[in-house]
Amino acid sequence: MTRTPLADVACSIARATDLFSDAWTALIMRDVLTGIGRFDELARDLGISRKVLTARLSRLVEEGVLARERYQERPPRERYIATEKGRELYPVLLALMNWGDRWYAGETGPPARIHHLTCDRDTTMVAACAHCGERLTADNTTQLPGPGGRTGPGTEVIGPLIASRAAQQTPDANASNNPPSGPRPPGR
Amino acid sequence: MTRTPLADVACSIARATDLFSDAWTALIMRDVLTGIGRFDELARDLGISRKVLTARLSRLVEEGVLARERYQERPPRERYIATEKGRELYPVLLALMNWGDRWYAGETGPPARIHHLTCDRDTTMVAACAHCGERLTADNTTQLPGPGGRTGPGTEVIGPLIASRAAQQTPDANASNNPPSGPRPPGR
DNA sequence: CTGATAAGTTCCCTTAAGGAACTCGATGCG
DNA sequence: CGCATCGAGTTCCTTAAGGGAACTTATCAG
Repeated sequence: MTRTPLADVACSIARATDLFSDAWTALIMRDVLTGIGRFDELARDLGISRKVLTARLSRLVEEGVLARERYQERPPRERYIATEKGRELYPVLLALMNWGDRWYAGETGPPARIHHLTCDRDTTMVAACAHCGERLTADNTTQLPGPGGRTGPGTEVIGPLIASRAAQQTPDANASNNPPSGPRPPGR
Repeated sequence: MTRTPLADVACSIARATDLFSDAWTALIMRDVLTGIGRFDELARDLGISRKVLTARLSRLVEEGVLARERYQERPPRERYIATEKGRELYPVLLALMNWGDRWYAGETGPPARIHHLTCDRDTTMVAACAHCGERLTADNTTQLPGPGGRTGPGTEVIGPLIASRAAQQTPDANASNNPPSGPRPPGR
């Protein structure tokens, strides 16, 4: 099938989906972050083909999203746990869950709820601005080129488009307000 | 290939990924929400097979995520625009983008940045608790069963697991704090 | 010794993704 | 008037990824 590789596209969504967009990958992460880490449990919970599960788990370990850990020596037993990189996928899952709850829960209501231990309430995720805390929506934000942007496969049209937006801003409007991002690990 | 259908699983992540987990679907939504709506533009920007693009767009229109709109009569020309349901996928894209920025941006930095028009700053998304505004992480939250929860394919193991957690809470700990969710549209 | 459990592998078959060419209606242009 | 062009798909062929089910290997319980 030679699926188009997306890891090299100059777009973080493309890079993230290249690994993550697989339906199984999302559900595997859901399970692992919820505490289901054994191969057989995952296979049984998801009803996934064992062959595909093997492939997904290998990929996730290669990418450093999961780690394979021996949790018992005799008999030797392994389990998969999320690394920091894996745990940071949680907002993606929360965002997906929220959307699914809102548009597909139907009459019976959502299948699960999230309990925030810190404030001891059932809650939902809000996409908040890291600066002002207000809600971020497609309407109150715009996309501008970043330092790693370029035009190429996957950004053939969108690259020039957002570049033209930047040109319409006052020249150094953003000279001194970089986005607050955590320490960035070395990319691959 | 008979891909396992995930729409019927009692899990909002499964339901959401069933539609959304396709890599192309995410990138199509990125483009449409950024203002790229024409068939040829999408095909060219993404480098996607036109056949697959047709299939994805049809699916997205069927699901009510996109709408096909005639933007010019003579000659007749159509374009795709996001519905409310589609615009609400934005947090999912932001979460994916964030994660991709953090783990795959490398030396050159992220390919794009998000400008928050309301506070006029470049920003990133934070997954915030709808109640207290604090950051939600895999570590400070727990999953509990919701009204629509059940054990079945896709939740064979995880269903009973989170149900057992609920049993360990004080009986009516959450009797009066339902999650704040917007008006829920009728499911399908 | 038999059976069960965990964690994968192997094999075959179907189907979806890629790629490239082709269609079809409506202009635009010389 | 005739030809090229553009937008928006459709068709055809090949390849490879997913599903299903059986098989393997290692370890322990009874």
